[in-house]
Amino acid sequence: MGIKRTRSEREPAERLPVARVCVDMPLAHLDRPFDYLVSTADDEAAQPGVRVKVRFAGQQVGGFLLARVESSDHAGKLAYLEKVVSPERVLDPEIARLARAVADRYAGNLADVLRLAVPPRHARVESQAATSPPTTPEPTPPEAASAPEETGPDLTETGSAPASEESVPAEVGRDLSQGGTVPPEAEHALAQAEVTPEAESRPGALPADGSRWGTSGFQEPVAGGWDSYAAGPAYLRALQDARPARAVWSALPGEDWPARIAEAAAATVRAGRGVVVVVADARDLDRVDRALAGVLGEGRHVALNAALGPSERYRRFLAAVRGQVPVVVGTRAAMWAPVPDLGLVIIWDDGDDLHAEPRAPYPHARDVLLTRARLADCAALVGGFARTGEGQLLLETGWAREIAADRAVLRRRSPAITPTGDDFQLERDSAAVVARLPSVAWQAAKQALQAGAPVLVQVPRRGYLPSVACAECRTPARCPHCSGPLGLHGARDVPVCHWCGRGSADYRCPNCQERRLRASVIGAKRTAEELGRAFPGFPVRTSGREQVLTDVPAEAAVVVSTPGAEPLAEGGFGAVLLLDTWALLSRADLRAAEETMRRWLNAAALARPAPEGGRVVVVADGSLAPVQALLRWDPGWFAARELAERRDLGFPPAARMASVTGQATAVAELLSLAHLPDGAEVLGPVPADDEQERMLLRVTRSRAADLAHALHEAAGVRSARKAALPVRIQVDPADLF
DNA sequence: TCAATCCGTATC
DNA sequence: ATACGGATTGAC
Repeated sequence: MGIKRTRSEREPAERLPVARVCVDMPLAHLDRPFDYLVSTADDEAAQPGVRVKVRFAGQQVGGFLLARVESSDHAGKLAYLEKVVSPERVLDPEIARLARAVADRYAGNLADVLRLAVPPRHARVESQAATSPPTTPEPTPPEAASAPEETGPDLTETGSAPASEESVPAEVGRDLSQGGTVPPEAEHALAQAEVTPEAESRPGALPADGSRWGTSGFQEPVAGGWDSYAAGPAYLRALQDARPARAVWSALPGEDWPARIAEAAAATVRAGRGVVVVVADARDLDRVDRALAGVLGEGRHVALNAALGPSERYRRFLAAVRGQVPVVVGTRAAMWAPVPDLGLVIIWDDGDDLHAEPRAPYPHARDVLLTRARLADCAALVGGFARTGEGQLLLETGWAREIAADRAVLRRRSPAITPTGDDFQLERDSAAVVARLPSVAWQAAKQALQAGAPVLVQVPRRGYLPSVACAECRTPARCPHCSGPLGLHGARDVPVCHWCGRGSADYRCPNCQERRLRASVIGAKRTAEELGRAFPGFPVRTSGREQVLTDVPAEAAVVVSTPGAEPLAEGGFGAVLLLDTWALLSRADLRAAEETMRRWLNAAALARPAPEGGRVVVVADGSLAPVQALLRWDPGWFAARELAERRDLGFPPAARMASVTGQATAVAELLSLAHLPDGAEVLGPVPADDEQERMLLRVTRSRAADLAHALHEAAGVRSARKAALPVRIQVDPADLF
């Protein structure tokens, strides 16, 4: 009764009649594959990775076909796939595995991750760009050995493959009974202490000095600019030999890092393998894009940018997923880009907060790429002028090796860097006083300008969190119980912890015993006019959020910039001034010091080397650790120190933390449902925005997967109950203040 | 004893 | 959201 005649004629496909589907339904308790029958009509198109429509709980919903299998464990009747949206296999098997691992790590749903990983379909583009690459058609590169036609190992020929296990596709779901390919407790790369075979650094074989300059035309094709680094040539050799070499790279000041990235990519492509490069913003992307074009030639890479329209974005994505380009570079979302036979992942400036995805489950590009490298057993390169605590951990666990220059090379390439306190009251020159510039800074700038060189002035952005620091030594005040940051919530007398909510009435600075606290300064933006008055006759330009300068000519000019918006100067800046540093250093954020260091190094790296007159002046006390690290240009030392401190305090990445945010009752419900791993610390609650509250959870790194699993399970119970109040779960939240 | 209705739960 | 199953209720 009630059978629709049109449907009744469908018959299941002869071979692998069952499709395992991830339905686009981001509810925690539905985070598993569902099985559907494939009709004979859909048999050919229904390949792993295609978009499908299915009937799910009476509704028509989208989904991705994860795998074709012989039979289902489902006890009830299977429905048919409603239709295959398009035969385009937009979900690469490698990405499907990655997405599952990322969802697990971040206590999120596969459906949510796939929304991030696969761009929306654009039907018109699909038919237009039938087979040609996006730019110049050059389908068969001369050197690249990898076959571009097929990206995945499985089910290329569902219908015609011999009846053997060979044709059984990779299992992508988390169905444990099926022995999924992703171990459910797979820990993130950062936790793995395992040392993989990688580039042997043979110091004896390396040029001991900077002789590269004289031999540029005749040097080995491999090393390029990498021979300035002790392990550089060995690393490139490893890439060219398709070995899974993993490195944390501290770039030299003034380094043309996009060129180095392009060289690393080219070496990998020469080995016949693909490369994914992720940078923080559009400007960095442009630079790498150009460098890659120069090294690889036309049509060998695509740039994925958030600013692209949906059709162009999909067009370029299609080129990648179809295996037409071996190299993809882009901002955050490019971390999901499929390339044939991945050989290398690169992230530049991994401390930039733009690398943190703001949509659930809030994955970080560095972690996604490192997970990707682990799953694909390929090479990885984490590069920057600065080094994060996470980067340092990769080195200390032996998961990655360091690529850094010898001190001698560093000395030749570094600008002269000097600290200066607030000494401007001693200065008699009224111009310096007007600009509130310490005299050393003013003089450095003046000299550079008179020599016809541009000067960069970095000033912090406004708007940091109201928190407190020691009134005497300005050490940020931390909670004696949990080491969270103290703040003053309205009531001015008792500082309260931002994490555990406990008041610390009898707080004493651990550094100097001082009892008094002061509010951390809100970074007030120095106006360009002020500086203009200090340097009459020289043009003053600004670069900031609203309007970002890309580059400036090698002419005398003052460039005022907020961190991250600094333009490149042709030939380098004659002087770089780092101002208002207290606002950065005394921020409450866990990463305040690291972030300050990163901003300083990124700006200082734009100065000319000292032999060419380049100077950097940082307006801060020379005894502070970040200042010390800057003076010596030693991001490694600083990161090691930072990581050690975080170990002591129980902060990420030394420990794993998660936050649970929502209305108090909802948060309490979730936590009551969660079977937290042994030894889990529960901190809070603390008030959050919108009448909500936030709890923090902390476990050792070895329990990290258990914590994520427990939170996801608990969220599953809530969503099965149709709990109305939403709760946000963040693993390693970006804003751990 | 049976049908109409309600409620909880799974969603293939 | 919707669809289904089991429990519940009320009328014969």
